[in-house]
Amino acid sequence: MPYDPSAFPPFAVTVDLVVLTVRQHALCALVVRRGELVVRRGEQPHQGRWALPGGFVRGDEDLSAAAARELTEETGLLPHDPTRPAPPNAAHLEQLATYGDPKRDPRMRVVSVAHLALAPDLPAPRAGGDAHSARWAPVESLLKQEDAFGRETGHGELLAFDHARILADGVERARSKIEYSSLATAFCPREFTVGELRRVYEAVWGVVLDPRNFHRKVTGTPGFLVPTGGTTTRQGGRPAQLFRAGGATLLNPPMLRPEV
Amino acid sequence: MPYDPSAFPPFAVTVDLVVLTVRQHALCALVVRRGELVVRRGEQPHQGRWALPGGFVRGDEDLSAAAARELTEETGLLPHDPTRPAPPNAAHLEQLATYGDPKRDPRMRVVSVAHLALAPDLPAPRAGGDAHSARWAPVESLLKQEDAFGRETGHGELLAFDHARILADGVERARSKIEYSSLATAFCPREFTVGELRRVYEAVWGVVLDPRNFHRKVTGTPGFLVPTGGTTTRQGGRPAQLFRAGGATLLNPPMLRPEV
DNA sequence: CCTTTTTATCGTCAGGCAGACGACTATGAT
DNA sequence: ATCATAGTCGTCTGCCTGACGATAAAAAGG
Repeated sequence: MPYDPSAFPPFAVTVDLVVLTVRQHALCALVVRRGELVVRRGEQPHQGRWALPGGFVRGDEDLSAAAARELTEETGLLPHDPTRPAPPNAAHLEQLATYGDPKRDPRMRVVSVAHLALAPDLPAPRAGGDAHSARWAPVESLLKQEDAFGRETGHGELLAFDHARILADGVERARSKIEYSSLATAFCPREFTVGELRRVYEAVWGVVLDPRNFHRKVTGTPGFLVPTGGTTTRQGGRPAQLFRAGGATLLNPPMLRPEV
Repeated sequence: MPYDPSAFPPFAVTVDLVVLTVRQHALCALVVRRGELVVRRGEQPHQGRWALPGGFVRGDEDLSAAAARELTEETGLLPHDPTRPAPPNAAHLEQLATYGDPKRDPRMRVVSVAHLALAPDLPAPRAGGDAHSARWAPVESLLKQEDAFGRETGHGELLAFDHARILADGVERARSKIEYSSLATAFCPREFTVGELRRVYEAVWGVVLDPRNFHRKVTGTPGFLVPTGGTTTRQGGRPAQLFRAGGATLLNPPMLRPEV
């Protein structure tokens, strides 16, 4: 096919972010309120609804750069190259999937490249860009509002556009990836205890794990955890050893998620 | 941000396909020769190079529909919903990842949503669309031409654009997915033997597996294989039982890929 | 100060599964 | 008839996991 600008339709390309963290034993996602200002002019669909943070990819910007920029704008977090020492505000960032249903945005043809970010618990979400407010919401309450057929079941606020689907895909990715990789440490601060890591698994999977078997598994997997020497008692009870994430990224054999 | 068509740059969106099959004990990918016609007009980059099949997404077309259309145009294969009985020319099709480096196409800003297709061995590739010729090439020879830093090492033809990277990602996805899913059956015809399935694993992973342990594993995993009652001797030696793919999609516990 | 509660950590034991490998079976080829 | 080739069934051993007892070290409550 010869090069002809009229031979293909123009698209807008955006990045949307599924930013997950664990707060108070619950897996939470960052959601922002869709701009109220323009709502009054009636130009913005899904007015006042909660949505995943995101925005347009700039003309000279790679997709991962756009996702990193949005992440920093919304949270102050920096994406983290796992091969180098982690900065204080490190988060894991990876591409998730791309959503391009012709009707997903009523205004125009938009293709959204969704990314998944995993972050430790943060002080408070910071609104940025065109988001007027932002908050952490438990994914359970965000997702239980649709049944298996995508119909609303009326339990509360529904995410805008196809963001519920994107969030569900991101959560499923996180749930499966912590099985066979050391990614669960991305939810922890730089130094953490075995118990804190276990509570991450419990929150993400929504299960209860045996502390003794979990301790044996994670401390026995080479390269997963590196002891820092320190201890802490911030969880109450007997002081626990502090660890840092080791260099290993793939867990073999994997952590086993308990059966339903 | 109010709706303003000038507020975002226009992109072209394409789908590229990593179509994999197993032929003669080797994992092969479908590659097409980039249109020779326009080469003479000098408008086409990467003239005469081999590339992954693909094309523009149409204005009213979903991404998966565009990928399915390209797949059918190039191979005659039909994408296959695993919940329904397989048509004769069934192939597995899933989204792989999206590539949007601003410089990946020198002509313009193109974002490509790559898809992965797995197909049984076919008679002969059929050229379609703007591809003047097509062939199956062993992925080993397509990929060994770049070292770890993406530099050419001069062993032969190099794929156009960033297609070597896309192919490598697709191959890695296939290699890991046959571990924990029944996807390896997508490389087999509708009826196949345990030995044929084992040769799929051996070709995709590039290893040799113990026939006895493999047989025990796949026949002992509920829902993986369903015996059809027939037998075949097309591989020589003792006749082997014929099976069809069962309903199970996730293998638990997974097939274990031998260590390097 | 002593007891209770909480969390962390070490040990033991039985069952399941995978790797190594022996043995036997049923075809076609020579 | 013998051989080569592939398929199928068993056995054994070691490793890992799940279940769960026991001990350790702190905070909280009396």
